[in-house]
Amino acid sequence: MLLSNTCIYGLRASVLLASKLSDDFVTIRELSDELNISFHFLTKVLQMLTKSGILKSYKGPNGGVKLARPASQITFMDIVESIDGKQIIKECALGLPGCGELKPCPLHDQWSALKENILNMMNHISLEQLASNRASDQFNISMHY
Amino acid sequence: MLLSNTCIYGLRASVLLASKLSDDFVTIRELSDELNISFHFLTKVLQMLTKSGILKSYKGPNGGVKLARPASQITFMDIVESIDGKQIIKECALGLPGCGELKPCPLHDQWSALKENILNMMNHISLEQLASNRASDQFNISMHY
DNA sequence: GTATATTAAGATAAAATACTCTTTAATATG
DNA sequence: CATATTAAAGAGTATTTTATCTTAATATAC
Ligand code: FES
Ligand code: FES
Repeated sequence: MLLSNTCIYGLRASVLLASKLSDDFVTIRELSDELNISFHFLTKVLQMLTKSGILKSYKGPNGGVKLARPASQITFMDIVESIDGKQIIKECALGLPGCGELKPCPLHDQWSALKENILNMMNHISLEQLASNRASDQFNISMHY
Repeated sequence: MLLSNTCIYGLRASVLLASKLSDDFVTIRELSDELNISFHFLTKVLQMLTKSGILKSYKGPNGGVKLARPASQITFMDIVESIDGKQIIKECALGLPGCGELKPCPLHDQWSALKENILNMMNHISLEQLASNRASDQFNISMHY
């Protein structure tokens, strides 16, 4: 599994937020219901995104969370980085320290090429694109089947 | 992190075994020393590989473990599968059930292309190749720097 | 100001993963 | 047969990840 559960929840919630039409705050309860994720846990996850400036939050009635920037300006990588950390994709496939810096491992050539592609994908795909994929109605984002 | 620690230990030990010249059994102690992995833990990991038929083991003096088949006939994927399970690379990037079967998630198109490449690499690279990379002496496999 | 809605924060619990220690079984050697 | 060597198996511990529960803080509406 490339991404942690926590990170996946953050991504799913962000895509869902990006696909909302209005600019109102959305309650975490609404997100957790729609995504079928525990409300309390999702709250924790979204707190991370709020702290890292990807989301804005507002307390009280009509409060909730919303994207802090336009969905076109938030990348998949932004979210992965702020939850799973920067090095998730920089690591050696065999878990050795400092991939590529000193002696690379026997898998380095093959793995770093693949990593480059993954990195590239994460850096270039935005929440807007993901949301519009979703909107094409053949795509799913919740666990409701 | 794509692979579990356990799986990484299994891979490192297997590459090391593949790079041994003689066909004698190698003690797990020797492997754990060379790889700088806890002996007891490595024992557990290699038990999995023995059970799944990738390694042969032998108890008693001059005992140890060795590859059950020629290194050219053991793929990276063989080891990943027997430790981390088959579905590690078949999963949806957003953790949804049945990637691609029913409704794919918004990331499916991009992710499944990358997955295909990872799968391909794992299926085609053999322990022999990894061991010969290692033997070229610019490559590392242990944590000793 | 009081009640209500909502996120934030903290404390705890459960589950999964990683690691260690001890005992048992198999084999070899003398 | 007695002893030493080695992997297998089992039990136990530690750490991390995932999840839940409770309380606090902040904002709105009346
Ligand atoms: S050193 Fe192992 S993948 Fe780079
Ligand atoms: S359904 Fe999500 S990656 Fe395939």
